[in-house]
Parts: sequence; structure tokens; C-alpha cells
Amino acid sequence: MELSKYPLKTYKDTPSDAELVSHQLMLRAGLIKKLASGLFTWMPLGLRVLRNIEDIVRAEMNQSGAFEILMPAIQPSSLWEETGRWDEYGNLLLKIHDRHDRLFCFGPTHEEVITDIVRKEITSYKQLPVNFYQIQTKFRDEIRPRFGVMRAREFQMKDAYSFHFDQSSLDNEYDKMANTYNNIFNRIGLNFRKVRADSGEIGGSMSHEYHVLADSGEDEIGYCDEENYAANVEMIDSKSAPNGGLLSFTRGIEVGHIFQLGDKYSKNMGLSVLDHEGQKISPLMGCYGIGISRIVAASIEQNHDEKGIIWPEHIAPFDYIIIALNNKNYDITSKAKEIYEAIKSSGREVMIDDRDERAGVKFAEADLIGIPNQIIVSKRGLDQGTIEHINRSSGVKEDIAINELVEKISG
RNA sequence: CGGGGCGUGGCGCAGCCUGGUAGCGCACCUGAAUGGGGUUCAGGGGGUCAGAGGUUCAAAUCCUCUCGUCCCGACCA
Repeated sequence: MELSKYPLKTYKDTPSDAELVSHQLMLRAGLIKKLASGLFTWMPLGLRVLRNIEDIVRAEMNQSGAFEILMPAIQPSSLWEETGRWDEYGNLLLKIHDRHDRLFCFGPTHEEVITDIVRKEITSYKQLPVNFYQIQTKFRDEIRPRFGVMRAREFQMKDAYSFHFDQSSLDNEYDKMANTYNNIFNRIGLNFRKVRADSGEIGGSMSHEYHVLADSGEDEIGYCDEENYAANVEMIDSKSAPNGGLLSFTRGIEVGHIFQLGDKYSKNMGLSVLDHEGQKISPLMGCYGIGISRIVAASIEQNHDEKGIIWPEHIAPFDYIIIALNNKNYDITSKAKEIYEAIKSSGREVMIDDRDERAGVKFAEADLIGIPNQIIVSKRGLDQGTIEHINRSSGVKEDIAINELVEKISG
């Protein structure tokens, strides 16, 4: 991608309504634009990050054996009345009417819809267990949206729902999802922690949250490494861990939540399958969410410095940015272009700053948008047959012979 | 919903107290110089001050209401 043609606008001044560093940097780096409270447009650079996260989540979910589907964002009120959640959920539900004056809501979550699908599709124990997931836009009319995409009203979420013949099958899947979540958050490059949690509105017995550790987090976590115990403080009623260990406290951003729902939804919605003896049983359910768009902000909270964002390599919008210093010098621009094409054909995502800007501007913006690898092409380097590689994260600079560069990258 | 702050070109702000029809920085356009950390100089375009009503000869400025937005709280799979 050539930056001279890329619709990227960055800002030196911090927008006044952004409180969190991640929110400030997302706006300054041109990743998102606010439309209204809790509603954001993902601009090209930001969307690349979002898609990278989605891709990782999708790959790991597929790997776990779950099936991707896509349910409607709009849901009829009747389904929600079956579970009693039309009233329970209250104003968090964005309620809307169609032209026939029928009532719908913009889905904040999809237990009702998936249970409806399964009660029509799954009729035998032989079809269990099964796990369906989707990556989709949700809407929750939050009382107080804040911190940009961290607590937006409209956001991207991966939600998965599993169905089981018995508890051991549910336990199995629950563990498998926990494992999958570990893989996902590790690949994304987050420093996170799995903690015990309250099930809240959604119901059910067992649940764990995945928190990205950050001082700016909205939740407080109590933990004890000796006992390998961690829980949301909402769950803690004493000052010590279960076996008496001392608790330490930290703050976290909830990016994932897994639940065992039991038979709450299957019972309320009349989902049943036949067992070996032809008797009806109510399948047990699990549900597993990941806040895709929230992860973008959470990642920035963990990975930034005074100059800007530092993307972990697997979610970075581009792997490399080639900075051609001095556009008036044909040798530089043509060599930069040559390197650009070479990296591109090696399969890495690369951006070239081919704008007629001063070195300072190019460095500052490259730092701000956080591309992991900066390749500097300059007269100074060309005279000795090298380019300079700067690692955004470590700051380490290294001169590399031009003819070795591509080799190094592909290797 | 309760409390507080703020709304002035795309962004950040000043002006408001002590009314007299709008200013600065960034960004943008043109030209020139410069060319390794948001460079410099010159020229230029863009806002009627969130909206409505009121006071006044005169309102960005004073008064009232409405809307928007942010923060704290309550709330939150």
C-alpha cells in the first residue's frame, strides 16, 4: 500500500473527549471516527487490525471444531419473551418496530436465536455435542458508553454456543474453549488472566472471564499465584483465597467470558432431544464470548509508548513500513519502491511512505500508527549499500545490506 | 437516572466576567527554500460562535429552555 494514496489522517493534538490512552491513540492514528456516543466507524487502518483479530479468533475456533454461522442482528421480541429476558434486559435492549408494527430488538446476544435454531435442527443425542459460533455486530444500549470502543454501544463480538447431552460433555467443551481462548489471546499478543466470574444476566452456574491486565481496566481482580487462583472482586467475599492464601489485586479489561448455562434456555424454550431410550432430555448449554473490537483498545492499553501505538506482530495493520527519506532523490525513491515490491511479493503486508514529507513527519507518523518494522531508505544508507531496520517495539536500529534484506524477511 | 464539566472552521484552544457583528496554533491549498525526528518563509480558502426563544439600538458574550457530548456514581454477558 502506498501511503500517498492511503486515506490516513493523523492528529498531533489529542481529541478532548478521549480519556483513555487507547482511545486517544485510536483517534490520533486515524483508526476510528466517532459518529455519536458509543458509535464508531472503523477507518481503513483500524479495520485491518480488527480483521486480523477476527482472523485469529476464527482460525482457532475452527480448529476447536466449532462451526461458524451468521445469525440475524435483528431479533423478534417473541423469542425474548419465551425466556423472560425481554423485560429482564430492560433498556439495554434497543427495541424497534417494523412496518407492520411488530416488535424487534437489535441483538445484544444470541442465546434465544441459537436455541431456536437448535430446537428445530437437532432432535437426537447423536447430533450432540455441537458448538456454533459467529462474529457479528452487537448492540447494547449501555447506560453510559465510554472509553471509545472499549465500552461502545455497537461493537464486534464473537459469540459461541455449545449444546450437550450431559454434564461431562459440557465440561469437556468448556475446557476446550478455555484452551482455545488461551491460544487466541496468546496469538494476539495480550498479557491476560483467566478469572472466576459471576454469570450475571445470562444465567447459568460456572463462568470465567478473561482479563487483559491494565490499570485502566474497569474491573478489579483478586488473585493468588500460590493457589493459582484469580477471581473478579465481585465474586470475592473474604480477604483471602480459598485455601487461605493472600490475595493481591490488579485491574483488568474483560475481553472474553465463558459460561456454563445448564438447561436454562433449553427448558425455557422447549429444546429437547431424544436419548438412547427414546426419552426426551433437555440439552445443556455453554456459551463463550470474545469482545473483538474491545481487544483492539485493550491491546493498545498494553502496547504503547509516548510516541504512539506498538502493535504486536500478529494483529498489526502492516508488518513493514518503508520510509523513503527525501522524495527529490530518484535513487532513494526507486530503491524504496524496489524493496517495497520485493517485500510485497514475499507475502508480508507492507506500506511505503512515498509522500513528499520531511523525515520528521514520516518517523513521527510511523511511530504513531505503530507498524512493527520500519525500513529506512536514505542517501546515507544507499551510499554504503544498506538500509536501516528499526524495531518499533524495542527501538533497536540495525543496518542491513540491501541484497540481504528480502532474504532476511522471507526467512 | 443523580451530580459535575464542556459545546466557537476538520482537530486543539482564546475571546464571554466588564455586549459593539470572530482570533490563534495544527491541518488544508499555492509558491519558494530545505531534506535523518511533526523544518522555514510568503500568499490563500474555510466558521457567524450547538439550536430555539428572550433582554438590548446592538448578543459568541446577559437570561430561559432544548439538544449534544464527556467525566463521577448507580448500572454493566
